[in-house]
Amino acid sequence: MIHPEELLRQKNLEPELLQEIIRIGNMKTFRSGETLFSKDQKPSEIPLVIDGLLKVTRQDQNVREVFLYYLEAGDLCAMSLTCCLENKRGDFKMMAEKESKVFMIPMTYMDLWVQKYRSFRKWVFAAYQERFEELLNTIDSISFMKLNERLYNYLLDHKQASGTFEIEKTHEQIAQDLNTSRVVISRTLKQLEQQGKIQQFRNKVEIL
Amino acid sequence: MIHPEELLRQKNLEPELLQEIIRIGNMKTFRSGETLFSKDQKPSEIPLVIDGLLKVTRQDQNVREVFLYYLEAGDLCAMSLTCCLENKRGDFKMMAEKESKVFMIPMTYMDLWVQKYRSFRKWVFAAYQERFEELLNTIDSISFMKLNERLYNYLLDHKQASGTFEIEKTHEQIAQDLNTSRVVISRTLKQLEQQGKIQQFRNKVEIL
DNA sequence: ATGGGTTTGTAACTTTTGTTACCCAATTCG
DNA sequence: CGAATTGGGTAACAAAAGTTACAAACCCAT
Repeated sequence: MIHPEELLRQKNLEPELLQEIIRIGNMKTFRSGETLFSKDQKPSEIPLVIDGLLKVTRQDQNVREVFLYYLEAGDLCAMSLTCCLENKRGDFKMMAEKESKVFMIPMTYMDLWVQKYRSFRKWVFAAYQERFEELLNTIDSISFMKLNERLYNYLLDHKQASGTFEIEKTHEQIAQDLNTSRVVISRTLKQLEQQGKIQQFRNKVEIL
Repeated sequence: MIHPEELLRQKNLEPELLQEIIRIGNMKTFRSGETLFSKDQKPSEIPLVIDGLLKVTRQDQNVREVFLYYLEAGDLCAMSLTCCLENKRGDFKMMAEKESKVFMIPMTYMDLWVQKYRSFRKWVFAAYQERFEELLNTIDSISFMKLNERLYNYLLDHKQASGTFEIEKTHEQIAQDLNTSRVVISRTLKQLEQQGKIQQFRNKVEIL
């Protein structure tokens, strides 16, 4: 587990800002599977990920959802930020993919810090940039790629974010993230297995 | 044609900021179809739309593209902003959908204005919020909707942005925006016509 | 070990979307 | 005017993804 001060130190923040963050931030721990925000909530605090992995998905009016991106240690959530600033309800869901430690920062400080600290401005804008890129990647993969490629990308993405080659998910869960059905995922995973790209186990997929 | 000062006045900007924008901004006019940025360019100026309509699309490595959103009068382009700030190449294309007047604002002023003017911060963050929402809508429609619905939405979107019920586009052009083929669009438009939602003409679709 | 829940495999079929090929109508231009 | 270009209609077929239905394998608790 990374110590928050150490993590933040890597961001090259002004010392006062660092102190303020640590003073103000409210450290919370979420267990794997726990939900931070769900659709239609108005977030009033901005999560800053210290350790673990958060998954952000988009939900439609029904039950369907699509995976958008992961937030890792050091990430600010740009979407909560915009939501807060505009005082709008969010249209996304955020949950802990692993056990995660998160600094919750009350909205009130955001505008202040953006104004006051150059490093914070940079950080916030970088967060936007990254999120944009990930949304665009999502759009790319949904609209340009076939399901087999998309699925493989999804697996690689998970590997990248979590740092393991083993993805402990059922076909059903994967199907939800990609907004398709279990049967389709089973079929497509079998293809990938035959191509030697992955190996399957119960509740687990291993990337080769 | 709206006078830029009038448009900007509606934003409730600080008077000094208003003056600065007008002093610094470089007014350019783009004819319908002209390209402002294309993929892999590093934008060094931020466009502020004064009049007209800009279309932003995502392109993949090949020729394919997907429509993302329109920028209308009063809009700042959030994507150019992030690109500039991070000094990255853009992965999107922006072109004038109608004849458009755009204030080009050199990047250098952005950080300054964000720091200095509360109204500008609000404006910038609102721009992000809107763009996020539109990207999410795009994701929704690609991943949750069938093509007929998606096409109809696309038409409504165009109506909304341009203010006319008549969309002067060929089937081929529509197909490009939705990343599909002309034949498919022809087929789907016929369905919509039979359902009484639209009426077709040569080079034109009318929304009923 | 047995029974019930969960996870995965697989077949058969449908729907949706993409592709190819060819036609005709409208428009443009020499 | 007539040829060439562009836009659109349609059929027939192929590929991709979604659906239904059922069986087998596995896991856990009694």
